[in-house]
Amino acid sequence: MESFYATRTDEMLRAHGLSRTQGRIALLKLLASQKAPVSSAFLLRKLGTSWDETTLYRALNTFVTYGILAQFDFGHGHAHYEIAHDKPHHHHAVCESCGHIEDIPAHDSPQLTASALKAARGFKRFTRHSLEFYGLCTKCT
Amino acid sequence: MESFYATRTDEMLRAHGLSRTQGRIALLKLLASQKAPVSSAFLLRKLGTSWDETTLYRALNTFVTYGILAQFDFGHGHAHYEIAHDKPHHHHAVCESCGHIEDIPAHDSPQLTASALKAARGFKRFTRHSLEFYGLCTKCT
DNA sequence: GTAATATTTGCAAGTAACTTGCGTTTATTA
DNA sequence: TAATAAACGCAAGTTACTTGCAAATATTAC
Ligand SMILES: [Mn+2]
Ligand SMILES: [Mn+2]
Ligand SMILES: [Zn+2]
Ligand SMILES: [Zn+2]
Repeated sequence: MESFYATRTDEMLRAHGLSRTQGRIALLKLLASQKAPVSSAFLLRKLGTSWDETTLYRALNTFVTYGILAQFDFGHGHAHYEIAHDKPHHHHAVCESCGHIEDIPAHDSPQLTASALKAARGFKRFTRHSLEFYGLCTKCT
Repeated sequence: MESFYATRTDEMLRAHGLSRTQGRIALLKLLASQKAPVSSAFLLRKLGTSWDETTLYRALNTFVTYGILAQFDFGHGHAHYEIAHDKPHHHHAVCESCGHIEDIPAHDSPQLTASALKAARGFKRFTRHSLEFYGLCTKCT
């Protein structure tokens, strides 16, 4: 019987008609096991030296395009990625000293977007938003 | 009598003991006249060809370090900058088609940060947050 | 105002994070 | 199982930004 991650990752690829290669499946499994967004350098380290950097970037970009992954920028000079497929909307906390990142379940009231929309003259609706909190984590305080 | 921008920009530099060079003053005046964050390419274009790219980046970095400027990333592959000195906290709306950026006066309740902090296990306080709304502007709809 | 000192600037070279081209391999479809 | 389409791996390229260092400019001390 297949593992939880195996079936889920398989489904992510199948849902968009993407080839289910060994590499892509391993990458999605690794991403699915993370608690917060990770960098391409982290992924490359975990996947092992056999992995090619270009292939990784190409897979990540494809997955972002199809909405399987979400991509974030926390001002570290490189992107972070996390599974978006079937994951509820949420925000992030980022430590400005050690770079530690934590998921925060979304506590948005619909008012948050509504009142922003009222204030934004040139916009009639928003499709998404991103909210990041910065500070020092307990280890770095 | 000096203009509004001239005295304000002068004060920004003076407050941090930074040299008030012609270039820096021109840069801050230009930034002070913008309604939303702008890219380094935009600044370079507006300042004219006489300006050196390295000097611009160095000035921008210095100003960000001292809190005179705030730096943002909207996923365009380059940073955006705006005056932070004496400017109240606010958020941004970004058009995913044309890149148009708009300031949104902050409508945060203190609860926004409070409830995020409660949910973030590894953090005792946040020093700042950034909230961006993405969608299509009225021109692009 | 002028000289001494500290800061900033401009140019050339360098770096990090990606991207592109193209021939080979692997997966999907018939 | 063969034909077709997609993904991979390597080398080379691009972009946004950084660093080193000598020359120019600004600040401070007299
Ligand atoms: Mn997350
Ligand atoms: Mn702004
Ligand atoms: Zn930390
Ligand atoms: Zn637009």
